[in-house]
Amino acid sequence: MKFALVDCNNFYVSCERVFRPDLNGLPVVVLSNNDGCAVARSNEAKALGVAMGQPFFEIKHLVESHGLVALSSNYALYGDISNRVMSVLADEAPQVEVYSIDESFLDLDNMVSVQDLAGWCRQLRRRVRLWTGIPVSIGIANTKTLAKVANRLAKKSAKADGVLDLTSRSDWVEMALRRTEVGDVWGIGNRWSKVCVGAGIVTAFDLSRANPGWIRKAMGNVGLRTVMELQGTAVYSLETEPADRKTVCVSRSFGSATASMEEVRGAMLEYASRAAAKLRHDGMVAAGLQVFVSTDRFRSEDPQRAVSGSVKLSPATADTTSIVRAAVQLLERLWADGYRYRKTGVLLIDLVRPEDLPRDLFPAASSPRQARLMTALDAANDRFGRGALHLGLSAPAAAWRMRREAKTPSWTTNWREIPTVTA
DNA sequence: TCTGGGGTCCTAGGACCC
DNA sequence: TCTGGGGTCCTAGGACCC
Repeated sequence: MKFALVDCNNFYVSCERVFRPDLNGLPVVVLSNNDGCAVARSNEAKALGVAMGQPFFEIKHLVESHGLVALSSNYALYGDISNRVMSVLADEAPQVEVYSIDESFLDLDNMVSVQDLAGWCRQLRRRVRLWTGIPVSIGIANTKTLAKVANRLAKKSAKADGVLDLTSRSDWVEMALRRTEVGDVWGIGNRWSKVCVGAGIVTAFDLSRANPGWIRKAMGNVGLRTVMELQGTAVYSLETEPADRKTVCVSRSFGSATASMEEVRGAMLEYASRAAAKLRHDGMVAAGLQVFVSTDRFRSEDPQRAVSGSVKLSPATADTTSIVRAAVQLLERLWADGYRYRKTGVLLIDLVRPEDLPRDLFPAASSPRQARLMTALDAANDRFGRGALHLGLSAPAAAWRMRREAKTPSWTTNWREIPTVTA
C-alpha cells in the first residue's frame, strides 16, 4: 500500500487570505463561534505563541502589541473552498478519501505510470495552489499513520518543498519517527501522550518499539493498531465511500447566558429545525432524539446545572415539525428555573434510511402533504439562504445569538457579497 | 466580560436471559 | 466458609479526531 496525505496549511487562515491578500505575512487567527477560541493560526501567529484552541481573551493584547488580526469564522467560505480543493484532487488522483474539511488521503498504488511520486505530488501541490489559492503539504508512506507523520515533517521542513516521501529511502521512516514526539502521532491524544511519556515513551520511534502487552493494557486495541501502522503494517485502508452518518448534532453556546425559558426554547427551535434539515439532506430518518442544556461551566461562582434526556421518535422521522415538537417538549421537561443557561443542543440518534425500516410495522413517517411541505422548505432555504423560511416563534434579536464581530463576507456563496475588482 | 462544534469508536458495567 | 457459568443487549463515559 502507498498513501499520500494532502493537508491544507493553516486552512481557515489560508481561505481568508485568498480574498484578503493584504493578510499575507501578518499574524492571523480565525476564532470559533462567539469569537471564543483561536481555531486556526497563521505561521506568524504560531510564532507569537498562540496555541490551538486558546481563548481569545488571553491573546487579545496581541492585537494592539503585535498587529494580530482576529477574524470570526466564516464556514460558508471554508466549506466552499474545501470543495474546490477536493475536486482538484479528485481530478488528478484515481482514488480519494476526503477525511476532513482540509485533508484527503490519496491511493498511490494504482499509479504505476508515475515514476517519481514526490515529483508528481509537487506538481499536484502547485496545481491546487494555482487553481484554488490554497497551499497544501503532502506526506507519502506505506500506512495512513505514517503518511500523517510524513505530512507533519513536510510542513516543517523548508527544503522538502511541501512534499515528503518516506517510501523512497529505507532509513527515512526511522529517522522521521525519531523526529516526531509521541503526542504528535495520529491517534495519540493528550491523555495517552502523558501516559506514554510517563512510561519513558517519548518519540514515535519509542512507541513503534513499545511492548505490545503494555500498549494493549494502556490504550487497548486502538493503541495497538496505531503501533502496527507505525511499524509499517497498514491497518486502515482508503475509505472512498462515505459511511452513513450515525448521529446529527446541532448545539451552540449562547452569546450571553439567559435564565429565560422562552429564549432557550427559541434557540432549541432553531437547532432542532437545522438538525432535521441536515437529516433530510442525508436522506435519513431518526428513531430517537436527545436534548441537553447546561449553565456556563467557567463561571464556577454561579449555580451549575447540566442535564440531558432522550425520547424515542416513533415512527422514525425527518419531519421538522415532529422533531421540533419532541425537542421542545423534552427541553421543557428538563427545565429548572433559577439558573443562567449558556448552552443547549439536540442530538438525533438511531438514524436509519427509511427504505431499511420494517415495512408494515409502522405507519408512514409523515403524510405526503407534510413531506411535500418539507421539500418546499428545503428548496427555499437552499435557494434563499438558511432561515429564509422557518417555523414561527423564532426570535431574531435574542441574546443567545452568537457573537461574530469580525466575519469576512461570504465571498463565494452569496451574490450580494461577491468581491468586485477595480482596475 | 471573555473559554467552539460535530463527529467516531471502544470499553466497562449493569440488566436480563437460560 | 460458602453463594454457576455463559451469553446478549444497552448505556454511559472516556478516549480520540478535525
